Amino acid sequence: MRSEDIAKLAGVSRSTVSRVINNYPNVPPTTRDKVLKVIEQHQYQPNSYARALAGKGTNTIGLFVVSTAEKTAGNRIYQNNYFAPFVESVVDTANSLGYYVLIHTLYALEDYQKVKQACLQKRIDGAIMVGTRKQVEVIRELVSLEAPIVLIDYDIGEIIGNRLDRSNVSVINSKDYDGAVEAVEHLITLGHRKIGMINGSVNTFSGSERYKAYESVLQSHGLPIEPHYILNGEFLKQNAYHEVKGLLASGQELPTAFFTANDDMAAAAYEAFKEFGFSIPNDISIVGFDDGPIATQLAPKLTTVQVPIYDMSKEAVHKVVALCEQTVTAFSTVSFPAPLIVRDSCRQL
Amino acid sequence: MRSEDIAKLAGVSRSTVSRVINNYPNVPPTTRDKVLKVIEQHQYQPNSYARALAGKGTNTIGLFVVSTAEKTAGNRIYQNNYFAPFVESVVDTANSLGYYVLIHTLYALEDYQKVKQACLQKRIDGAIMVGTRKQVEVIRELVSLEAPIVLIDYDIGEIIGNRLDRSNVSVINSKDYDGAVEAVEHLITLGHRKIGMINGSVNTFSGSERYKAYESVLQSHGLPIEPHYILNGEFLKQNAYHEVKGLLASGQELPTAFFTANDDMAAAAYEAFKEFGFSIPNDISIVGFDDGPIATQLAPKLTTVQVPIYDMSKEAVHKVVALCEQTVTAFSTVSFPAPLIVRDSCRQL
DNA sequence: CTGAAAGCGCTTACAG
DNA sequence: CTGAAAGCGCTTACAG
Repeated sequence: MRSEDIAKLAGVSRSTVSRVINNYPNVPPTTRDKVLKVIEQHQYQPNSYARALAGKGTNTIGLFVVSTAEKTAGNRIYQNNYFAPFVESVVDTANSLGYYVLIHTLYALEDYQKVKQACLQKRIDGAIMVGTRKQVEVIRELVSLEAPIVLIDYDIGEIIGNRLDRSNVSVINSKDYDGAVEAVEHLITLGHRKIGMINGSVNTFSGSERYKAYESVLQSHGLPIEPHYILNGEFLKQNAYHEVKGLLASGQELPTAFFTANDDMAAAAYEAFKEFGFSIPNDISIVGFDDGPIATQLAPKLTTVQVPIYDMSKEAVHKVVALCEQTVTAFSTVSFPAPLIVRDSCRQL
Repeated sequence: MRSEDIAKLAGVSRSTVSRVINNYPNVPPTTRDKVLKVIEQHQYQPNSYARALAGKGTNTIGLFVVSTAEKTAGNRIYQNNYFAPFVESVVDTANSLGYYVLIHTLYALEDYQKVKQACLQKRIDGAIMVGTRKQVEVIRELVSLEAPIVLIDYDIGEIIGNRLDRSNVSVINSKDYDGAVEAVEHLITLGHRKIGMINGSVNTFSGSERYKAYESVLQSHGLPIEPHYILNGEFLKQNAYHEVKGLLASGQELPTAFFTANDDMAAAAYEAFKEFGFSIPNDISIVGFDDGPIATQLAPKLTTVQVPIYDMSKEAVHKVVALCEQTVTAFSTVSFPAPLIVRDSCRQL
């Protein structure tokens, strides 16, 4: 069923059919109704490709999620609990705005070509990227495509410093630095002096912010930064688990608390410590980051910094759509607060 | 940059450019290389819409995930831990096969129109649907569209009984009945006689299979089915939590074990029982279903039936793609085994 | 208010 | 081996 067929059945021309579909004002109600009826009857839907080709947008945005893990490994992106709410929220918001979403997972550096490809092939009107590593060159290339692109969790300083603050880009972050400061201060307030950290990926914006905050709070309190207190988890559960196990097995002196760069690694730490016979928070205090569903599923419930994923992803969608529809035509950036949620995983010393 | 431009730069016609792009055999290597070089230089990518319009497929499949929850509620689909691995796995598999995936979440009955729309608008070559409720009419309508469609978790009997086993459809399931039988038998072997169930959605295929198996095993062992032992969780954590709390508060006699229709509800049961001062598995044994990441995160680790989500979603993608590319042209169905994974949440009475 | 026609950027018989 | 041309199904000035 093509518009031509509808036109014939309704006794009008394709032009008129197109006009009613696109809600042009210059169609008298009777004509409109006549056409609409035929469309309804035959469940006609205009071919999206033809529309796109003829100049209408595609009404689809791309969602590119950068994996923290290798593709080959069993540990894929879904191991990051932020993946699900993120995707879900982006899809919902986009759908409610009349947009479809094309989703892609990025593992290796060369996968960024996929983003470029999707833009160049005009499959999408704009893109949202989450979890990008510090890779200005890649970003520069993408930005130069002129397609609307919103980056979630990316260093604004780097964007601006490299003159990448073009009118087709937007950056959405959470205030991870502040949240991390609050978390570590909380531990100090509870009397902790020996505070370790299970690190995320420092080549990630949020990862480095979280670490910098940790470092800075310790320093500002005159507390030493013990290298063996800093575990390299790379945001991955397995890594965190093995690192904690390793520390435990080494017999080295332990900190009394750990600030963990995400909830997943906190969960892994729970596991490792429990297997070692430690009880939380009696023998070790733990603070997470993300406040994903797992935070309240853990026993004891995890004290953690809340990243407002829903707000962020919603904002991201609204932003790309605005950019696509030319409602917004300037570089913009938003940073959402990331408050500490105190629960039961830390004790007063 | 259009194929015309490439053609000019390479000193050939659009036809030839198209031939090299589509890997036609009748292009001599020298011509091919010449064209390829220009394409490379200019990072040319053929407009996907024009290609699609001209007869090539769109190379994108639709992934429609039916939510267990209402859209308005805070409890959205991502609360189901199967969402993430599912989406992730479908996306990965599709991508590796050169397909893009359009993702959509379905909340209400009218959202099924979206599936139809996407097909009718030719946005997708085929669709995968997960979590569909028992709704033959909807399925019938979708199937009649002639677009390739693979249903995950749907009653094959219903499909066949309604002559919906058309050549454009395929059904992928896991053997939930067998898995559930194994789970309940395991409890009985451990000496349990008073076995409750936290039910999923019975209007879902897997939900009803899991329940039927429970019922049938109890009956076959001559054990009574106590109505107040059967809690209505609808696959949702909150519901399960409240149901358990309610049972606990009612002061009624408790079963010694619960078979739970998914891991999420098992986690909720853990929470409710723990808050009541119960210890697992000492005071109550619990078996889950899914074997999602949460199963091993819970303490004690959850004994649960494993649903091979990866295998299922991979198979689903391969199937739609085969259907799209006409490699397969007959109704087909696959059921994956769902074995019981024994861990630490059940005790010998 | 409405139709004929050009154009969007490809692919693919067809002819040579 | 290769080009000219028709066609895919729309939209949108343009003319009336």
